[in-house]
Amino acid sequence: MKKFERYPVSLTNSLSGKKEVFKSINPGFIGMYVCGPTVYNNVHLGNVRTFLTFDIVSRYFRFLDYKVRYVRNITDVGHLENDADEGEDKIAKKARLEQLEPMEVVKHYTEGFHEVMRQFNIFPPSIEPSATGHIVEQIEITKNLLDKGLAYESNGSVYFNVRKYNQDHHYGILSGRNIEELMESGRELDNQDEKREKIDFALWKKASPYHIMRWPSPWGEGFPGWHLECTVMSTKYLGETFDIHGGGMDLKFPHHECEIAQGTAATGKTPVNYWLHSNMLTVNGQKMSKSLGNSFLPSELFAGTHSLLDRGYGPMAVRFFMLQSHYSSTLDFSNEALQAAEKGYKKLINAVGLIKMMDHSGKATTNAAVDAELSRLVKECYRTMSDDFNTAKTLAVLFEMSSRINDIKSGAIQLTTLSPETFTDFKNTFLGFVEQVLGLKEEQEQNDEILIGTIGLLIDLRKKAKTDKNFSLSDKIRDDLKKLGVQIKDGKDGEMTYSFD
RNA sequence: GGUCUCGUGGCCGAGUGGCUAGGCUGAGCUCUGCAAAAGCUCCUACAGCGGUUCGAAUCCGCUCGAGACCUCCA
Repeated sequence: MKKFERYPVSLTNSLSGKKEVFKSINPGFIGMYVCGPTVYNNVHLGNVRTFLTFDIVSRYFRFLDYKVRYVRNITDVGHLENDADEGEDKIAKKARLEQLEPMEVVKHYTEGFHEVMRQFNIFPPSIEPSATGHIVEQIEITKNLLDKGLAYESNGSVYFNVRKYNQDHHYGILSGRNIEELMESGRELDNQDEKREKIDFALWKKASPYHIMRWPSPWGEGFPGWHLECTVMSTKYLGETFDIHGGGMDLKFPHHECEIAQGTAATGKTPVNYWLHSNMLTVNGQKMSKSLGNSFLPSELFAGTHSLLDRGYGPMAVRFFMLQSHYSSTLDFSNEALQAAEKGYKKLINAVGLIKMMDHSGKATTNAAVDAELSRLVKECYRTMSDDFNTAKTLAVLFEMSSRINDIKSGAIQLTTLSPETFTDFKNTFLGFVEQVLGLKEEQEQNDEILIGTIGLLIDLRKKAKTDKNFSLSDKIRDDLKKLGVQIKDGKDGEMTYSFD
């Protein structure tokens, strides 16, 4: 029996607004698409939260023995700046401002994005396609929609006819909007607008003479519209109907709504079975966003250079911080919360170090109550994660487990009272959930032989000093090392361990 | 204005009809030469008002407050 059969996953499907039991199209396989970053600027912490959410999702599915194909795109063209720019896209605008080739901008920020993902221990997706690599497919789907009469050409641009689509389908199925209200609210059409209705959206945009990112098409030189790339790349790599589509809440409308419309119109099939949306990271209760000017760059966070921060925090502490809340809730970002998270993270990771050094001798006089309790905790990890990827609850269980690990270390629980099977299961589950599922690891792995040797030597000297009751020397070694960021921990029987702050 | 979400103890944050979330902070104790680490104990909350129910933080209604989307945004 596969793990995913034993611990079926429930998730909140934005399409129904309800928690549903997840069932993949092909048993044992999952296709997941997530809207990636627009690489015209540095990613900020809010962006990181979303990618972290889906990192957890893919990690957990894999942990449950699913084979996951995770596609996350790079948007390197196509998101329109605004209408005042006559449809100039973000990459092109940035390129002109910096006197760079568009692809130079793209390359630069893509590298930066990847670096940030590495720092947060967020796994790369299986496929990371880029919009510019799929221009041909985007033109094809536009032709397809024109042939079906669900799109129209206007002055070298092509728009999706929302009203027409809505005759046979439901535009607004995801965001709960109705088309009539959308027609009434919002911006008016101005007379030089090419759209027939203001809710229509661009599939292909004609390039103005100064627009530097452009491709030939049946409608003249231009570039693809806002939402098309995701439809094209998701269906190309995952099929016309696939399991999961993820992204930030703020993409729900119009982006994902348009994807559903385009995809459904083009293939006649429902593109996605489960939509997952992660909520926003907030600062003082307000959404962290570039346009509001309250965004934090990961580098500012690590270095502690942001004005709202007292000091820097490591990426793993931040990762832990984000995992303490559920992905569907907003999470408020503050100095105090970060400090608390850092301490909690250290406590947890300390237990990881401890249990790694523990082994069961194989001999046991089992205490049924203790044994059952540890088995319960093992199951609880799966149960909480399978309940809509509840990382907050899972962390609570892992903290209970770490208490038990400390009990074993202090002797409050004797390893011999546990059956070897229970202990092995407990150890593997604890380590598996902390490291593989939640992706938490020691902040910096110390592989420096000289450093480790030196600390070992100092510990030996301190032990000697203590045996000689030379406490001033033993305290000096401990305190001076502490100042350097090495924490000595005295155990029973004069044993000493250490950790890096 | 329209649509929607949320309001939990000193702080951060799960939960969602009856049973201790958890982390951080604070206080006390155990261990220790002293600390640190670890353990134990204590601090019992669900915006307000009304309703449903044997029973509600959890369901319903209203009020107040905060936020998101409706324009690019993870």
